[in-house]
Amino acid sequence: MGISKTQAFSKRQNQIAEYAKAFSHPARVAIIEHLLKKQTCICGDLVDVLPLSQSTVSQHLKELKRIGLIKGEVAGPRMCYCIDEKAWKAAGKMLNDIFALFKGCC
Amino acid sequence: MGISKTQAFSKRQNQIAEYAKAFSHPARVAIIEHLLKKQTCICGDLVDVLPLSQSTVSQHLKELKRIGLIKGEVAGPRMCYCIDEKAWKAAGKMLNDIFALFKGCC
DNA sequence: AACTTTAATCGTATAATTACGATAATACGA
DNA sequence: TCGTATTATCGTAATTATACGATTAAAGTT
Repeated sequence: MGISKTQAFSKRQNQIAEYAKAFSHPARVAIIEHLLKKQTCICGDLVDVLPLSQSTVSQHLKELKRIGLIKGEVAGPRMCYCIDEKAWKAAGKMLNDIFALFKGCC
Repeated sequence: MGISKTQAFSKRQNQIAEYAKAFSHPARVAIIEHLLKKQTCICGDLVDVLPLSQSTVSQHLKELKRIGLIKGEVAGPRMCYCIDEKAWKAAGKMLNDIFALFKGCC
């Protein structure tokens, strides 16, 4: 999408942007919501639930894993995904802190 | 970025994704943080603070306005931007609700 | 009226995102 | 061992995102 001048911004600002990116696509929101509800699930479960192909679901999972919000562990031929507690809480705190800063407008 | 099957997801999921998109670029995080700190500012202030050109800053402002998180009103030749309280609180609640759903992992 | 200031928009180049089918890789079961 | 199930990866097409310079538009100033 054209070069993004990430190095010109603070680590914190980039980290917030990364976490926000996890939620910036409805499919990833759906994946996260499913994980929240079921605690854990495999890729195939998501393929059944989402209106997307298996490869596309796998791609979204890869992105969420890259961001760090979820983690996956092998379970035979399956892949068991779940939310990464530490990153989840860090993301929640970062975003919550921002929203708490609002002190009225003009 | 390739067609996004937004119509296949719920209104709520799409709304969350939209709000998250506002924070998904460090420049927009910086703009929001500046608005939170200064309450209100004009485009030129942001151009001074951010390591981006005027046209790029304007483009990010347009995106934030499209999402609804900020609003701008004309003040002579200037444009006075500030956070939209209603949308801000709605976004905060939506994201906070998600983060509160976490009940442990595998 | 001409000039300055300010910000939006246009045009464009580059790069990332989204999506899918096809294929490869892995582990388990028969 | 051979097949099945499951998921990751590859290759590719279409679309969106990011960034900038140049131009336009609008309002105020001299």
